[in-house]
Amino acid sequence: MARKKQHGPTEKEIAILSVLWKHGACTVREVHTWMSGNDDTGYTTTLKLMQIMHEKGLLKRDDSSKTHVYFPMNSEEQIQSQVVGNLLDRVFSGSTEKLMMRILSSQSVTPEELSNLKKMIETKEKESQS
Amino acid sequence: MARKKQHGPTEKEIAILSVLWKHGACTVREVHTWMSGNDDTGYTTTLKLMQIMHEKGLLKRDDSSKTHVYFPMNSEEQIQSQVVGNLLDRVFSGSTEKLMMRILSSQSVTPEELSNLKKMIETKEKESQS
DNA sequence: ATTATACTACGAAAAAATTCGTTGACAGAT
DNA sequence: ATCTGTCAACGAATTTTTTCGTAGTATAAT
Repeated sequence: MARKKQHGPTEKEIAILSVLWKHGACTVREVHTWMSGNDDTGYTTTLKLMQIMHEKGLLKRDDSSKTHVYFPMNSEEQIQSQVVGNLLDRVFSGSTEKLMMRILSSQSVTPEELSNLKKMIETKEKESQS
Repeated sequence: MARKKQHGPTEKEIAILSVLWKHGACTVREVHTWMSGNDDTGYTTTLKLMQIMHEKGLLKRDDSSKTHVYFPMNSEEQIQSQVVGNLLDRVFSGSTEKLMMRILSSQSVTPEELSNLKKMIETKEKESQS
């Protein structure tokens, strides 16, 4: 049942999407500024990437004024789901359980997060009973 | 506190590691055969990748006989943790909870998996109390 | 010993992703 | 009207990842 390989966003593309998710629609300058510090790529690099992402349909843009404003075509949720799905297939041979166990055992999780998570699970369990 | 970007294994490298995790130490021919079907790369491509992975220290190999036998340097757990950690930083701004919630809401999880997961969480909760 | 087969090594090409220099256009200030 | 700063566009270079052709060597079969 091998799922078709869908080439998700690249590394840098995700970095840009993250900025847009966090700050909403932005100009290239804004995105580039938000990324400075983590990242030392030049302005034109960011510009080029965003243009390519626009061509690919990853970003929409408003170019009614000279300074264009970009925003994501798909929601954060959609992209996150897609990326997680890829990871699942590629690294955990499709097993959601293995993935979740790995997260719990290797990443730090606060008691509060554990509690929220348990609630979420209980909710899902009730859902599936009906 | 930006974590240093550690370039994890590439896409193809993970594909090879997956085969080795699943089937144990393998020759290039074996890896290539296991991958056929999903993948239509030539034998020498697989060979080259595995040689590079060996140079990088991703794989060890036994070349005492003519046909070399390769196996992963690091455990499946280590690599999985590393890859998940990257994902966490890049796509979920470091929030384990967000990641877990996304998995639960977007991937299909069986009742049994839910139940196991709950047990795991309860175990962790007890651990953190002591 | 010749042939057939299976493998490694090597180098280079091709493809994909990232980077940036340069240009021309526009807008506001002097 | 000229100067100054900011921007998009474009093309090309660079880097990283993936691919494969070719050659040489060992082993086993004829």
